[in-house]
Amino acid sequence: MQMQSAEAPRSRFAPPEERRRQLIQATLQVVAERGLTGTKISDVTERAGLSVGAVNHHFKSKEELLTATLAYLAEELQAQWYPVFLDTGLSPADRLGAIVDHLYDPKVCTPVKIAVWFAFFGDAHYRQVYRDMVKAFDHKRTAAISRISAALKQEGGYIEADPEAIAQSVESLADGLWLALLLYPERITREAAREQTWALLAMHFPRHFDASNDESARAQVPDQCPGMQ
Amino acid sequence: MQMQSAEAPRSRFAPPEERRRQLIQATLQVVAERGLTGTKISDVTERAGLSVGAVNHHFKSKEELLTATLAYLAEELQAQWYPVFLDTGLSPADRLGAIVDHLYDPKVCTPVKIAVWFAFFGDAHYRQVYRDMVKAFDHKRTAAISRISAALKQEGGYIEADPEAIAQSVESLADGLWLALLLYPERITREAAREQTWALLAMHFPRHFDASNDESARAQVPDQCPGMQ
Amino acid sequence: MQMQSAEAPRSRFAPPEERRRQLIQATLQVVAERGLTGTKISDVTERAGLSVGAVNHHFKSKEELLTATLAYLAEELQAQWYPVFLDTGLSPADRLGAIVDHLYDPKVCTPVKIAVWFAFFGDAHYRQVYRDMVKAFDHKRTAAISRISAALKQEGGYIEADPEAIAQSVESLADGLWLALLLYPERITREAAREQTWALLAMHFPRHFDASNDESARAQVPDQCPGMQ
Amino acid sequence: MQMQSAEAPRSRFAPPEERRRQLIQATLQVVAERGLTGTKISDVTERAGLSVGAVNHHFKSKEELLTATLAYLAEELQAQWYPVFLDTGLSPADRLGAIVDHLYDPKVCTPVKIAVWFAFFGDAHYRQVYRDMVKAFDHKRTAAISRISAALKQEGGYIEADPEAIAQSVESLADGLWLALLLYPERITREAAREQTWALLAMHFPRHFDASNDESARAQVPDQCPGMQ
DNA sequence: CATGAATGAGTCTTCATTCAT
DNA sequence: AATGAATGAAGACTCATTCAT
Repeated sequence: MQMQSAEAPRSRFAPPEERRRQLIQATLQVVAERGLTGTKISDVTERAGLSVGAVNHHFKSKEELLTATLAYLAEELQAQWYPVFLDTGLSPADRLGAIVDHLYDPKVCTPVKIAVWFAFFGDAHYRQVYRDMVKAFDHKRTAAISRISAALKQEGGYIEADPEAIAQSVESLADGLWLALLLYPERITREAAREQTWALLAMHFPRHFDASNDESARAQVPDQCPGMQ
Repeated sequence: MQMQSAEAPRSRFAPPEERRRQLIQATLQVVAERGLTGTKISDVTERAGLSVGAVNHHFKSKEELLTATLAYLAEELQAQWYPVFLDTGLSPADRLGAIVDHLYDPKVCTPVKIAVWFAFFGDAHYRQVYRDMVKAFDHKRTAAISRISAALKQEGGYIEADPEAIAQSVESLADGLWLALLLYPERITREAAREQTWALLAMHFPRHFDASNDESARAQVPDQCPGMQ
Repeated sequence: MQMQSAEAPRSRFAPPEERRRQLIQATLQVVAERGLTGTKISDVTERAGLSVGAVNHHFKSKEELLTATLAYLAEELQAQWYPVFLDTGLSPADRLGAIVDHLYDPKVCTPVKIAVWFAFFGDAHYRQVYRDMVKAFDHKRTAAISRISAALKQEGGYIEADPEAIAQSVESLADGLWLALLLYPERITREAAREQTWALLAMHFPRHFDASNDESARAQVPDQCPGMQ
Repeated sequence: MQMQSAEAPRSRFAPPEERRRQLIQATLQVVAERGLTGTKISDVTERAGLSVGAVNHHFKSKEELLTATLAYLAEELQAQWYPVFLDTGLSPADRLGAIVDHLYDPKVCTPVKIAVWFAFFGDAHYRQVYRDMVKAFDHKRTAAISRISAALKQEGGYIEADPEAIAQSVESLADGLWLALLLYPERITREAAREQTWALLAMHFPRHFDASNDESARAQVPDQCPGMQ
């Protein structure tokens, strides 16, 4: 009411981007706990330490906040593996292994983020939003895996499987394991999920991936691979 | 006044179970279209050709209707594969193949039902309801697959993989493929998903499952299989 | 469904009056517990062991059931004291004492009935219904007490008080004590309330009513009472 | 669009207490007219010139609004007489007279407020709420009257009555007269009720209270009264 | 007469959005 | 830019009443 100017500069005037970030982070937490349905604007702003007006200030609506949150997740995930794919210094097998590893990176594969992903996938509306959103770089990841698979196959992959199908399998297995991490967190760990995905790679590309799955074995792609089975 | 869905002609005194069934069927449709959030009692009753009061008459609340719907799905799915598991006339490989096939049976693997499953899984509350619900038979399916895998392994399965992990992989791959059917229905068919799951079986148990995946290959299994348990 | 006729004659075909009585009794119980607001038709019929349809069968509506219940209470209460008032064999003082005693008769002065009375008095609508209902024999009781008071006064009552005011006081004190019995049942008993009312009579008519209030003192009144017109 | 009750001009940011007061005042009016049952949130907010959301904004629910209204009445009533009781400048008789007078003060003894009191007393739920609410100061008033009665009795009160019983009688008579004011407003006035209560005091304490009841007689009490406590 | 499934108008409550400060 | 009181549309739930059996 008075002497406001005499106060220390508060975070009250943080840059807009900072506020958006704050709100998205709070949204992730709340959606994970309460689901899309149960998430109220007031829950989010309370968690972010802001006023209810903040959401409509920095986003046009709740819908936009949620869409921005979904975009944040999608971009973060893509940022994880896309650089790897572009890294020409790596062998195809290394790239494939790295992409898979990134799916289980502690940064993106957290209980909260998995919960939010499935919250969006469980909602018909945001499923469509997601489809539209990834239309641009759409299937890049699948294409990347498929491309690499083709390369590896030439170098001696598993029998008949076609690269497309292999990419689909790897991704779907990963999706299914994320769901398992969400539904039964006490019965499977992130690391175990990663290993199961590597096992699939090992079956498809026994010459490039070691079936033992252990961390040290990553990208330890034996070129002397004698053939097994 | 209301368009009496294309159901059997309703009589004023249909048995209670019939009404519940009607409402659950309508709920499946509406939830698939609108999501859990977007599903209004009035949507459901309108679709079922009943009055809004009907839901609170036959279920105590919307929450109970949704829980009953989830239970319906869970029971229907279990009814698909559990008899197969108990069928001692089948070889272990036949059983495993049949269980996988049932996951893609046109009766349970429909766009609507998949959408509803993920609607529930995407909601923190119903995830817990689901956990409590399946606590009893909980891991029956996983255990069943695991048990059969062990039997097959003795008969000459894939190297290092342990039965538990195989079961987990098969199920998670199937879950992930269901999600793919939901997210990208134009890029994968139910049949393709089934074949990919069979391909995983074939990699784990090359002696029992033919990698070619075709229908005719089903149950192409050694008949010397002694019976397991 | 069959052989109904072969059954023993059930109360199913009880006379209408019996059903009405059953329902009114049940209403008293339920209203006392739940209040007018909280009383549902289904509560009443359940308590009466009848079906929900019964109310609309024997009463036109819930409103009518409640009005009938109020009428029942009013008639029952009047039936308590009116005969006494007409009993010419009693002295005025005896009559007055008897009327007061009847207000505390265990038949009418029960926790349930007091609760129901105040439920009706607390409701603007039923207050009016009550006024209309008693319009006929309206102030009979007050008039009776007033009349008797006048007679006693002639015989040597308390100083200035006019009979009307005395009647009003006695009745209001009784009403207030009923309320005390309702609000603070642990702090006052029916008998104590009766004695307090007698104490008021004793103050107004010391020659006719013994201040000691004990039961034996009832009607310990001058027998020279000439008859009071 | 709505007729802004004849209150002070509202500003968008009235202090919260002001809004609560507005709503409670409106509730008193509506409950008096329609009863507890018949009172709709929309009735109250309309009368207060506010939106329907206002109730749930300033009170958590209708239940809380009603409880706050009951608390308002209880506090207002207590505020009437408690200062008198504490006023050591007054003689015991003056205090007793003043307390009784305050029960009939035009501020608290209005048709609306009496109706609301009995609406609450007629409801089983709010009876309990009231009991819990007044548990703290609970019997202060009764105790106060009782205490004063004892003091007066020492100075020469009426025969046998014990102070407790006198206090109970005075209060119950007042309660009963309030009910009479509610049920038969055309047959008794607030002033007449006050006089009848004074008459009771005069019978119990003839030396301190004048039976003539007139206003001028108030506090016509021995000044030799030393002060008690 | 008796039943209780079915109905749907009536209310309470929630909560995204607005906007004066 | 930030706030949060106020709004009111939307929707779940209640329950008196109806009526086919």
